[in-house]
Amino acid sequence: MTTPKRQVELLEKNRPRQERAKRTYEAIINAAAELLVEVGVERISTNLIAERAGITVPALYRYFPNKYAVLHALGAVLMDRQNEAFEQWMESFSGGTDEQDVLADIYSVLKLTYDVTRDMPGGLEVSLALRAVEPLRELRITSNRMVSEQFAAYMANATGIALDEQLQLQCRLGVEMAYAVVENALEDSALPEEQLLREGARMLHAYLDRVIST
Amino acid sequence: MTTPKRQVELLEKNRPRQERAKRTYEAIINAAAELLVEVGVERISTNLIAERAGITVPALYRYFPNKYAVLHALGAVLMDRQNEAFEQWMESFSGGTDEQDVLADIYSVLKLTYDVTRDMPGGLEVSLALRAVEPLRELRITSNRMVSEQFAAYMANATGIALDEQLQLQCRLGVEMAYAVVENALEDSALPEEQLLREGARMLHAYLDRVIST
DNA sequence: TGTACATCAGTGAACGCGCGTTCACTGATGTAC
DNA sequence: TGTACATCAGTGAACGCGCGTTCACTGATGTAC
Repeated sequence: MTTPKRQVELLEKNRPRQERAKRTYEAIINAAAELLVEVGVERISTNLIAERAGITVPALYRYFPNKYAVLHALGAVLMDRQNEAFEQWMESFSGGTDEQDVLADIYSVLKLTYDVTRDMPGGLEVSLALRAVEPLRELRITSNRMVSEQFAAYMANATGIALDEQLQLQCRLGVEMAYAVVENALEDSALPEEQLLREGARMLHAYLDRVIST
Repeated sequence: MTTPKRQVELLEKNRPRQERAKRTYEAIINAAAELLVEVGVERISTNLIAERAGITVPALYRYFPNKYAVLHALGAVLMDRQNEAFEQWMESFSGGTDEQDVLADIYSVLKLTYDVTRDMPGGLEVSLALRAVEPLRELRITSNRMVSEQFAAYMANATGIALDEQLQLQCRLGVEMAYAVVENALEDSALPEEQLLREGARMLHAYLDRVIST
């Protein structure tokens, strides 16, 4: 009963080889990020992107087959940065049993992800587009799956809990909710973001406690 | 430093008065929901919607000034159903102090919201569009603000906690995360949705406990 | 109960515009000698 | 160290198409009498 999904080519065509080409490639990605903020995912087009990047349209087509591929590449940049931040965090995860330390650790990964997303041009808009645009969804889901598997493995190792499907699911939920908190803090600028992240950390911490003590 | 936002008219023009007109209006909303699933928010257009609804384009323009207004109306339908489900749930909220009862209650509101969203054509896609399409964002935020204020008032009343900004924020986070869990369960069909909702309920329950006991 | 007619609902045709995409081409880069 | 030239990078022009939007118009509805 799955809807027959429109197949969209997301693979990039020629990779940039020369210096000039790399600058062009970067300009395309940056232009796409800017336009995602300015005109939105419903209005962005290869024409607009090329114009903003200061190149002609066929130059864009040299590297990308269509606008989805551009957004895909842009999304990959964000995912990479977020994942890198997460991996860095996991390495330095205190692993201590002190309640306050764990809470602070969780807060810091939220804050880190928040900063990374906020500081990348169009970070929020890219995040949302990765959810709302079907051909891009897979990228996000795959990435989150990977991250949560890593996290589950770590948790199993650190606590001695069995690395079963339940733990996988719980860690996946934790990761998804972490991103949800971050997106939420960015979505409504009327909200006090620091406090929201702090409360988000409390929620995840409270959950983690239950997961461990079951 | 806020980006100068494109102003889009979202108000409907003529309201349908006659019977025939009401059917047309409904057909437009339904067509938009179908197309949101089939072609996505980046591809949907007034032309496509009119064609699918079995009317000509000017007939659509009789009721809506542009496609955002159609999506806005569609979004309002979803928000209304979700809010109604939530209000219904709050009335029957046991309010008991028994741990298991509260957990079951939280699960049931997640399940209720999940069902409502899944059963509405394009429910997930509408939810995501309300986040990703800037002119529609306000609808979602306003709705969630309202719901969480209601919830905060209820909580203050039921527990004796002061109805201050902190509680408001905590309830807001709770509501946002509840929707995030529901969307997550719908987003990745590979996930076991029942179990995910159950874990989501546990997370919210664990958080609620901490909020109350502080 | 019948019907005239004011109002409401929907159409057909037309518009200019930006979209995605491709082509044969020119110009730039960098390296082999 | 200089340069010829193969390859890479980007352009200008063109295309057909679907987009949003408006117009003067015809047809349908329902109610006042």
